[in-house]
Amino acid sequence: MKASVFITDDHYMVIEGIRSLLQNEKDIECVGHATNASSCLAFLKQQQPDVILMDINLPDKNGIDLCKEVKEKYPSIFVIGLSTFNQQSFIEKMMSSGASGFVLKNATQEELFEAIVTVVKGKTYFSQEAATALQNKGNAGVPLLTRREKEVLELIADGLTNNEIAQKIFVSVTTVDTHRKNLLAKFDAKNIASLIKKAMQAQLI
Amino acid sequence: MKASVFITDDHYMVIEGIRSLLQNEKDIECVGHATNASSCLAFLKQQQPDVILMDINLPDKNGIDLCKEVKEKYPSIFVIGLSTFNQQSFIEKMMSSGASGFVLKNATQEELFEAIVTVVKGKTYFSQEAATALQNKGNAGVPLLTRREKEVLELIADGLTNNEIAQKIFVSVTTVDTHRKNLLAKFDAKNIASLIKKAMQAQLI
DNA sequence: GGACTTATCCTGTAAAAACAGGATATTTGA
DNA sequence: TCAAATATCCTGTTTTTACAGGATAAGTCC
Repeated sequence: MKASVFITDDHYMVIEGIRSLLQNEKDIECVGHATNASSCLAFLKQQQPDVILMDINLPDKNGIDLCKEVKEKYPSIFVIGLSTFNQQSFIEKMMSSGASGFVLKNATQEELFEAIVTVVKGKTYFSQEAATALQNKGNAGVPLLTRREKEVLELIADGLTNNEIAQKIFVSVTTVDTHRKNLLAKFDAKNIASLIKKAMQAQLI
Repeated sequence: MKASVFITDDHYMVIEGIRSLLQNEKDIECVGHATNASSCLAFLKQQQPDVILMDINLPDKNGIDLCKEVKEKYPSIFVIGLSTFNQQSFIEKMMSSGASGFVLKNATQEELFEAIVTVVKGKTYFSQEAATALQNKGNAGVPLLTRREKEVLELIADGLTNNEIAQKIFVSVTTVDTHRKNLLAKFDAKNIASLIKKAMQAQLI
């Protein structure tokens, strides 16, 4: 039985590349593609493929949220995450949103094929580099921030002083200072400059 | 006469996508591809295509430097920049390195074809979105930094204080402070937090 | 040669952040 | 339900930055 595959990626060249890579595989059939989340969801109302190859960066919604939504509405569809970056934070989020696999965009034809046939069997697949990224967890574990800390972090990055932040979110300056203190500790950052750098590298801003 | 095209991009899917998009064009022929700068240069020693489609992000060297090198050694080759991001700083740097055009990865088949036939005539081509990005110069012009300023900027981002930076680069603290002052002014940043954010967004760190 | 840019250095004041070392109320989860 | 996590608030001191307003030497470009 042929596995039907739907592609969601905002880059036309990538869609075309995947189609081209898969067209010689007799067990796989591309049934369509979308360049954004909403047209992906629109397609699913009409027809449900076996597998969706889903980019993490989409213009209207990020792949993680879209993946969650798809799995809620159509639990039988297998989602494979697709990304340029092999950041373990992305991969983890995608997997915890219900994805069945993860493939980097520099994957080979074999890896892509392998990923699809693996997930339709109900198994999990990681491309070579995604797997190693997951193993290197220890080195750069992205800290878990509370809602408030994230809010403060963003305001700091926007250039607001503690005083301004305090006024904006209706708390005392000392509270803001405590959040700031905790952020520095969580990121193991010496000061705000390195905090912002690390937070941006972790895609938290 | 057929235009020969060489593709340099670190993502196999993108290479395959471009090949697929161009294979029906009878005036264009893909003569090869490379996933990094060094194998691109190695190919050029053997054979010179009319056009190189060149990604800005390569594993061993950035596309801007590679473009410069290619144009120095083979001035007759036309280079078209290729990128996911339509940041005018990238586009400008690529063009000043001798590129003849710029195309975003979400370009359509028509745009890509148009780009190639335009540059082989010696003209310049910008894809729709790249052109608008260039026009929106006013809003977020990435400032030009001197070598020293860039050095100081990176040390600030690494969390060093003025004092530590001064010791590291063998200048007075006041000098570092002046550089810092100039960086804040150039980026129109209120403080270091927003400076680092803006600098990272401009890919300067 | 002269204008411009760059890198260097200076003094001083005010503001902000870093750091130490707390406390209390409210959620949240096992 | 009870411990842990979270969010809130406090007083200080020390360090670091921000801001103002300069100057000089060396290199670069026309």
